[in-house]
Amino acid sequence: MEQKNYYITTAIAYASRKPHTGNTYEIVLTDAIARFKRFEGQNVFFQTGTDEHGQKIEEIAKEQGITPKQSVDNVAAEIKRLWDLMNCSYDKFIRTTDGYHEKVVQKIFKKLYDQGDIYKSEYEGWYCTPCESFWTETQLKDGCCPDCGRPVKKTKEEAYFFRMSKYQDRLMQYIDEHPDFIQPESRKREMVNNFLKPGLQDLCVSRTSFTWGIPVDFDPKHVIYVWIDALTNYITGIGYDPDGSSEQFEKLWPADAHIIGKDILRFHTIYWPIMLMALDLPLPKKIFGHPWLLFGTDKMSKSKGNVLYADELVEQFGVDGVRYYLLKEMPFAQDGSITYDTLISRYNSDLANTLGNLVNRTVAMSNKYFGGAVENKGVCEPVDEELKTACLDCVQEVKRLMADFRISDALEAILSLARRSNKYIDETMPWALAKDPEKADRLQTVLYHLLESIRFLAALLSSFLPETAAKIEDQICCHDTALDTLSSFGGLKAGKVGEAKPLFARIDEKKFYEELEAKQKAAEAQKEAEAPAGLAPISIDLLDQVELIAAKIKTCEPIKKAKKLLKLTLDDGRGGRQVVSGIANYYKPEELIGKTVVLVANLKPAKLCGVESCGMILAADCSESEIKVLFLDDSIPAGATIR
RNA sequence: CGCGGGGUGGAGCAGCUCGGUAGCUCGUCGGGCUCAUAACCCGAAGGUCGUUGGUUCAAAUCCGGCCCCCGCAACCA
Repeated sequence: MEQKNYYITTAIAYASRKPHTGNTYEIVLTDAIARFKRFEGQNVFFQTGTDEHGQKIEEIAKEQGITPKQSVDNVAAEIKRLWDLMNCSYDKFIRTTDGYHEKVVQKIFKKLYDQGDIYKSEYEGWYCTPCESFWTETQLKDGCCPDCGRPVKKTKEEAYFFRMSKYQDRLMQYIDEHPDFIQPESRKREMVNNFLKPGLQDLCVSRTSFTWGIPVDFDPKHVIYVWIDALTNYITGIGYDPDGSSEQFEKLWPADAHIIGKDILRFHTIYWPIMLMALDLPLPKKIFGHPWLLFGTDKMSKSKGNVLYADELVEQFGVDGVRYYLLKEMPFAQDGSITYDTLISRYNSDLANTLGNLVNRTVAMSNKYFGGAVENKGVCEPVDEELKTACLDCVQEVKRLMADFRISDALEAILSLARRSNKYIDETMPWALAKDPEKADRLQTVLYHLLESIRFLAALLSSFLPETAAKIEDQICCHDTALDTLSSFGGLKAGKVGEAKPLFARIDEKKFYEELEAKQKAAEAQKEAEAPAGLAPISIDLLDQVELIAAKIKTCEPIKKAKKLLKLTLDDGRGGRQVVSGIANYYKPEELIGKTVVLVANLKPAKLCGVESCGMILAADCSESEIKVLFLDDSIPAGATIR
């Protein structure tokens, strides 16, 4: 029988810094799917990698005083290290700075240009110098940069464009005819309604404003912008070439699934398919936009710390502890969050208590009663049937759920089997059987059934918690855990089980937090030692350049469209002025009227959300979520100089 | 009216497409057991399914209004 190919990818991570949590979740999620497909007997090719070009990386390298290539080498190594730490079974790690990738990208660009899908034009727009961004007429706000509110100037930049609109109808039709193309379903509507229906604009696919990228070989002052550079990794990585692709490419393309974050769904469901259409290649079968994992919630107190990193967590919970949390606790189509509390709770109750303890007590009993040698004596009772059915049903259930990438539900199904097995121990009471020598065969049968159900558990868990699955297999001395050995109950061959070793040590919550606090204090202390608090000393002349005066708040009102801003009019003792302040979350307008405050009087005016602000009132950052305005004694007259 | 997501027992979620006993995990309380990692098993308490109208024999589920929360965007002069 010919093996079915299954090509799956993550998005490539931007190599500007240590990967954030979303990427870690993504790779683990994809790894679980890839492993499961292999488990089902498919010939899986799993690709991940890094996106290493762009202006931002150029800037970061400059700051660090190294070349962009050195910078991305560092970050790519760090990313790879983290992926390996998470035990991810990727087959290929592509970097967009790889020579073959760069070469093929150039060929693709040329091909699209030659066939008229890419054309050279001018990007006529409004340029904001500080932001280094172009804006179209309609994007401007009150004639100013929508990003920073500063004035813009009309500029022309030569650029290459991709004719998106040409393929728009074909894409619409494709999406209609392939309901599984964009997943989850809700995201499909978002894409179609927000981007496709209003009509696509041609996409700017080159830049001249930076140089760290793949040059357009027939027009070297242009660099190929992220779209064609990054998205094509999915085909260059497996050997696509406009002049003749590799055998591997013919075998693997179209990809079965691109697993990506919900934030880049637009690029993958619109730009990427259109590029493929232009290249006359079939489209990927599924684009899966996973939700975000939010590290920390507002419930997490500052003392417990609010930012968590994956590799740090591995130190505390082990690779499978972290993998389990990521896979189990993430809702299907909704952002999930993580806290130490939930992490500890899941770890203790699911991994240590339910699963770990089941294996431990079963293996311990096998050793205790039969010196580890347990075989099926065939002395069955009606309760046994339920356990058998539970095992066989669980396999089908997990297969069914995994077909839809319902990872969390699949793990829940597996945990349910572990709970059912624990229940079986209570139902059969092996310790009672052990007291009656005549029931030795029954006892042995019971333990055999338990070991067999544990074999099922190990097999089913192997895609999600590979390390743990291997440990379990070692303990029950059975490495016969392929999917097809799970078609019937009783496949476990007689043997001698190993020593009972706890799989997961329970975590003492109180102790955990004490250690955590100590660790954080140490880290803070170190940070302070390295970089003393505060800014470098300045001379008094600098202070003279800041004009501080007392001012009375005359009126105060919220600014529509802005959540954090209040518009204040002040009596500054010299005719009054208007100031915008980002304190709407901390003060009600009426609380402020009549108060005397400190005003920075000679600050350059600026526009915030389109509202003019002349100066700034002083406030103290009391904590991350609390700001207090400095109020003065009301007997101080408006306009009084402060020094 | 910027875009999007969500409000289900103390916590986190499922159920909503295709209306008809509100389900799961954790937590709490009570009981059981002792093989095991103070674990495991059983039972119980606890929910006006955000609010308000409507459709219907029947609404968590369909339709309308409203309130609240969270992302993005904007933005902390």
